[in-house]
Amino acid sequence: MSLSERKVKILQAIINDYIATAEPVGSRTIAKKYDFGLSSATIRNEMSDLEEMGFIIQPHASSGRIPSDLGYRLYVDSLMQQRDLVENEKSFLHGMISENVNQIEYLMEETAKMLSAMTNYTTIISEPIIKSTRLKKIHFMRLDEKNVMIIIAAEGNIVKNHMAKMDYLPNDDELYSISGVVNQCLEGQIMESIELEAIEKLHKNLPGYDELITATLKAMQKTVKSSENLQLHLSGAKNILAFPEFSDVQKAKSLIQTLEDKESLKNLLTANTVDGDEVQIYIGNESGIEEMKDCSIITTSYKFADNITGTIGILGPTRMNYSQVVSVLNGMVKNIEVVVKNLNNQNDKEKNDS
Amino acid sequence: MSLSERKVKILQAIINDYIATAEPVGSRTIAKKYDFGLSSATIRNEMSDLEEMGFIIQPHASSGRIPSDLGYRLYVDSLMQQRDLVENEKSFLHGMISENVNQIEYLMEETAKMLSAMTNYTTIISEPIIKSTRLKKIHFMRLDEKNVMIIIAAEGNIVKNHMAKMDYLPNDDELYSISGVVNQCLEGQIMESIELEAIEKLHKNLPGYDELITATLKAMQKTVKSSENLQLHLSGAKNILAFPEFSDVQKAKSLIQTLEDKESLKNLLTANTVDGDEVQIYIGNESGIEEMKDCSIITTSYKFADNITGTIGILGPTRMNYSQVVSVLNGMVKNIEVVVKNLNNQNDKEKNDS
DNA sequence: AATTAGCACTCGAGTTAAGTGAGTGCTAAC
DNA sequence: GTTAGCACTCACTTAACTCGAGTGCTAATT
Repeated sequence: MSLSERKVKILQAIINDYIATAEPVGSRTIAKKYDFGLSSATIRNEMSDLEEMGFIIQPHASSGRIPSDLGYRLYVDSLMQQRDLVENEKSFLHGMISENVNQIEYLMEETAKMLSAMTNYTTIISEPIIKSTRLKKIHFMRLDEKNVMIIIAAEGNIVKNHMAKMDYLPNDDELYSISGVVNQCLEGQIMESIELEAIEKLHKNLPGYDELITATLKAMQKTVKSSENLQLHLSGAKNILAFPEFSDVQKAKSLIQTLEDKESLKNLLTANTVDGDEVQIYIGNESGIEEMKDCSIITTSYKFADNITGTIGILGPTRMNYSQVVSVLNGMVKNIEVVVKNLNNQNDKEKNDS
Repeated sequence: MSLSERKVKILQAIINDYIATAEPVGSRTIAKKYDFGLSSATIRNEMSDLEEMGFIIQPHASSGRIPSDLGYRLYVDSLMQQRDLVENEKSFLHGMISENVNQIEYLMEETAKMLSAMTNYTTIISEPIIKSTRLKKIHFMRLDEKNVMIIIAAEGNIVKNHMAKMDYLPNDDELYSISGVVNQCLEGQIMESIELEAIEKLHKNLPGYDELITATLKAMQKTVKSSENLQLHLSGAKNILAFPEFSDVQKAKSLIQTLEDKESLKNLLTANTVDGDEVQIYIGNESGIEEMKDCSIITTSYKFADNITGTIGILGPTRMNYSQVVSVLNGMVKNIEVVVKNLNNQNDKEKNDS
């Protein structure tokens, strides 16, 4: 059986209607609402075919049809038309740029909130992962006789602190000159794989400071590790509960549990980053997470700097408004890049303000 | 009508039973389960009195009674017996110390998870608030021609970073000597209220660096501000949904919403810190949050260092196991203090390990 | 005077049965 | 190939009914 143009149109009508109403849609509804010039009986026959082909499903014998995962898949792959941002959304997004978000966590938190507000779905953002990025600078800050804070700046101006305890800690001036040597030896090294040569050089140039050197190398590793152990920002969990598909308490509970658990979400989000900057759509079971079989998640990655990227995901019921989410998501990614640029080069703007 | 000893015993029995079963408890149940040597009719009379006094409530005319907020209040204030940690809980808590949690956020996250696991309720932890604490040390880390990271260490070895953009930025060596002057002028100043005198001294000793000085002072303020804008760690939201009192979707949804909103929770948690280190219990409506009228929350504050404290809250249904939570919470607070001590003075231990 | 047994009564929860209506599949006619 | 017509299905709603846990009251008992 071939997928005639008429069938495709009917399928699209079914999906549109179901996205809007969340009710199984029947042949009569289609015949009346959409102007195909066909009777309900004909539509019925076509729907029967579409069901046989697996694009739609009948929840029970005497009800209308709902799209299957496969139906949605066809929809997002070839039926869905690109949709521009409406004025409302544009101004929403624009409003964000002006706010001075000067810490990554805040930026993430705000972005998540904004996306939930715009889409009415649930937003999940992973903080940027540092990968194969190079060391820019190290400082040592002496806190007391034993404790030193090792401050590590990576490319992209990502800065992380690590506390370390030493048996013996040099004074401030000495630490400063040590940091000079360390920087000279390690600058430009890839964080997670420091060349042996560099380490040897370090030991040679700083005899007697083995303890500090070890702590420093460990801190560099931890910087990468801790970003792998990535933080998720969740926002708008309540939104998804508002959809009728989750009025069943049991379902709602297990979904909340899955969201809270974070482990499986992480995998899903990080799977994306490999595939470049395209939007990824996981429909229903495609996510591979049992509890999310009635949900779809649309993900995309954003770039903070070279080798420093994170992922944004928007989670909704399978009948979510794919085209809206895709366009909002694309808009937001552009937006983040603008904000980051501003963050690193803000003085032009500040001059104009004053 | 006076609260005879017998009435108190019956009330206690009602509360115990209701905590265990979540079902309204009737006179016959009490007569059979507890050995008062009284018939159900007598208990019935007493229960009628207790209801009149406001300690118990009849959800509907022909059902058993459930404790009112007032009943729980009496219970926690005078009936509840202190309960020691059981072996299980002790080992649970002890397991935490050995894990090397070397960042505040992780410690909070882990603590929250652990408390949820131990109690089966929902845990809310606020990160420590820095208040009236003094500056310990400032570093400047030059990132490029325009960007500098201002690194601020407060007492208690809390360290925060702030990025700033300058029109002109001195080189590393110059920045180092500037930081020496800044430290000399500002060390020991209370973060949120720097003496004018100190600021003047700063300007006098560092002529021509007004831009950097302004940025530094701003960063100090932000350090305090950002901790006021406190982060909440939530864990075990799913737990509370598991209780039958939240099998109503509507209730569950609005509670999740309240938890996610965080604003009202913040107020509740911070209200506590004023009252010293006692455990606070808010029963039902006492929290002042409409959506939490069927919940109780038990809070206590923990100490990170002088003037650096945070709050832990455990949220459950009003019929939660108050005595368990109180003892677990107390144990955990002690535990955190041990971990923090270890964190600041760990080398003894590490020596033993190696 | 306090306690208890007995009994009528209440009311939520669960069960059953009938009715409703949206929707289908099939067949015969167009 | 399309459509009208019709029997059939099945979730959902409503109402009536039953069940039982629990109460409140009264009269008898201790």
